[in-house]
Amino acid sequence: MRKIKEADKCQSCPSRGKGIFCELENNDLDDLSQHKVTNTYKKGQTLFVQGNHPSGLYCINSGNIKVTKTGADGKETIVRVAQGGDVLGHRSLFTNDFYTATATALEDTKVCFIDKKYILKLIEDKPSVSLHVINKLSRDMGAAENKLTSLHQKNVRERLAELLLLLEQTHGEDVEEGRKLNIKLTREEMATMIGTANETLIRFISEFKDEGLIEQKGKTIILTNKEKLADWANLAY
Amino acid sequence: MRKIKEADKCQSCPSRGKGIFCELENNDLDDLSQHKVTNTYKKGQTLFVQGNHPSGLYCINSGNIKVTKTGADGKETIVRVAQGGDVLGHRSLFTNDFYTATATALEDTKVCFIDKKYILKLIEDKPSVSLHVINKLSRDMGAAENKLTSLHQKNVRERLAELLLLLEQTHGEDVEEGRKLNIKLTREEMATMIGTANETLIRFISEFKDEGLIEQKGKTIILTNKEKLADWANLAY
DNA sequence: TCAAAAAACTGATATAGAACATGTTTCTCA
DNA sequence: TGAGAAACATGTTCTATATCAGTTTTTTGA
Repeated sequence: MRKIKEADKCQSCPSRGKGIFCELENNDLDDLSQHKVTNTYKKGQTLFVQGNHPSGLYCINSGNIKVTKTGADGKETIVRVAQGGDVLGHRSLFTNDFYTATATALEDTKVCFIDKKYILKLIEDKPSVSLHVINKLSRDMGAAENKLTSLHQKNVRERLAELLLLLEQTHGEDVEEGRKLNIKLTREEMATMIGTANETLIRFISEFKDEGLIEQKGKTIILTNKEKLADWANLAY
Repeated sequence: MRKIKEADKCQSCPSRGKGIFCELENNDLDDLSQHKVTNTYKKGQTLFVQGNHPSGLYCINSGNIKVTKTGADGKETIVRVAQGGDVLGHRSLFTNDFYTATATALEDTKVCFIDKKYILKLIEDKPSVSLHVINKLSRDMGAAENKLTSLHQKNVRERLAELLLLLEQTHGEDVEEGRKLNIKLTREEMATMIGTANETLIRFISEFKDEGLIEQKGKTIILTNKEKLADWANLAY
C-alpha cells in the first residue's frame, strides 16, 4: 500500500464537502487516495490541452482554473471557470473523445489526478458518486445554456453586469465597500468570457465605475451596488 | 398490473436502441413500461414550459422537439433540438430546479413520460442507465460549448454553414441531389438557433443557393456540396 | 531597481449585421 | 377553394461594437 502524505489525503482536502466524492465513507476515501496523484500547477500552466487524449479525471483541491476553447483562427473563448471541488476532464472521459478544451491554471493551484479505470469503476459501484456527477453536469449544462441565451439576447453592457454578478456568486467575498471578486482575471480574459473585445469590455467597466456600481482596487473589482447591477443585467428570473 | 398496449411498450419503441435504456433487459423494460404514460403531441404543442416544476422524465419515441429559452424581453433562443431516443427534462429533475427552458413539438410527436421517483430509483439501481445519462449529458454539454464558441468566434455565414452540417448529421437523408435535411424548421427558428435575425439568415441561405452549395425544395433544404460548406464553416478540427 | 514587456486604457474609424419597410409567396382552415 | 395569415424574400438605413492606433500604467524578472 502506497504511503500518502496526510495533507494529500482526500479527507484533508479543503474542497472535500463540495466535490462529487462528498458522500463517500472514510475507508472509500482511503482507497480513493491510493489511486490518485496530487500535483501543483503554477499560474499559466496547463493541465490538459484541446486535442489530447484523456486518461483520467482532474479534481481541484484549491485554486481557479480556466477552461478555454480555441477556434480555427486561434481565437480563445473561456467556456467556464472551475474552482476548488470542481472536476475537470470528466466529459471527454465518458464520451471517449479527445479533450475538446484546454485547462489552464489562473493562479497557483493544487489538483488531484485520478486514474480513468478507477473512476469509472467508482461510478458503477457508488450511486452517490454517479448522482453527483449527473448533478454537476446538469448544473454546468444549465450555465452553458444560460450563457448561450445571454450571448444571443443581450448586449455587452448587460452581459458584463451578468458576468460580474456570476463571479460574485462563485468568488465573492465581503469587504468594507461591498463584495470583492476574489479571482484573478485579466480584462482580456473577462472579455472572452462574454464574447466581446477587451477594449469594449474596458469601456463598460469604466462606465460602471463612473456610475458608482463598482470600484477598483488595483485590478480587483468590488461590487458596491449589486441591486442596480442586477437591474442592468436584465435577468430573466 | 396495468395493461399496456403492445405498441406503447418500451420493447416496441422505434428509438429503443438509441436511448438511455438501451441496455436494460426485457423484464426491466416491462417494469419500466408499467411506470410510464405515452402521449402524443401535435405540432406546436408544448411538453413543458420554462418556470414550471418538473415531475418526471420525457423520453421521445418519435418526432423532433425544440428546446427554447425565453429572455426577459420575450426573445426566444433554441438551445437544442431533441429527436427520437433523446430524453428531456432530465436536468431540472436532478438539480431540483424549475424548468429552465420550454419544450415544443416541431411536428406530430410521440413521447413517454416517466415518473420522477421511478427514474431516480432506476438510476441508483442500474449503473448502465446512469452511465448513459452521464454520456448523454456530456455530449449535450460538448455541443453547448461548441455553440458558445461559434457564437463568439464566427460570423453569421460561418455559423449557418455549421448549422446546416450539424442538421445534416442528425437529420440528413440521402436523395438524388445530395443530402436532404429532414426536419421542419422555419427560417425564424433556424435564425434563433445561430443567434441572428431571420432576415440575415435568409440572405445567407440565398447566397449559398446562388453559389450552388444548397438547393431548396419548398422549405426543405438539400445540401448539394457538403465539402465546400465545410470549408465555409471554418471548423476547428 | 530598473528596463522591457504586458496589460490597461482612450480615441477615431469601419463594418457586420440588426432593424425597419414593403412586396411576394406559401400555407391553413373555414 | 379562396381569403387571411404566416412565412419568405429583398432593399435601405442605422447602430453597436470590432478594429486599429496610440498612450499610460502595471508587472516582471535580470
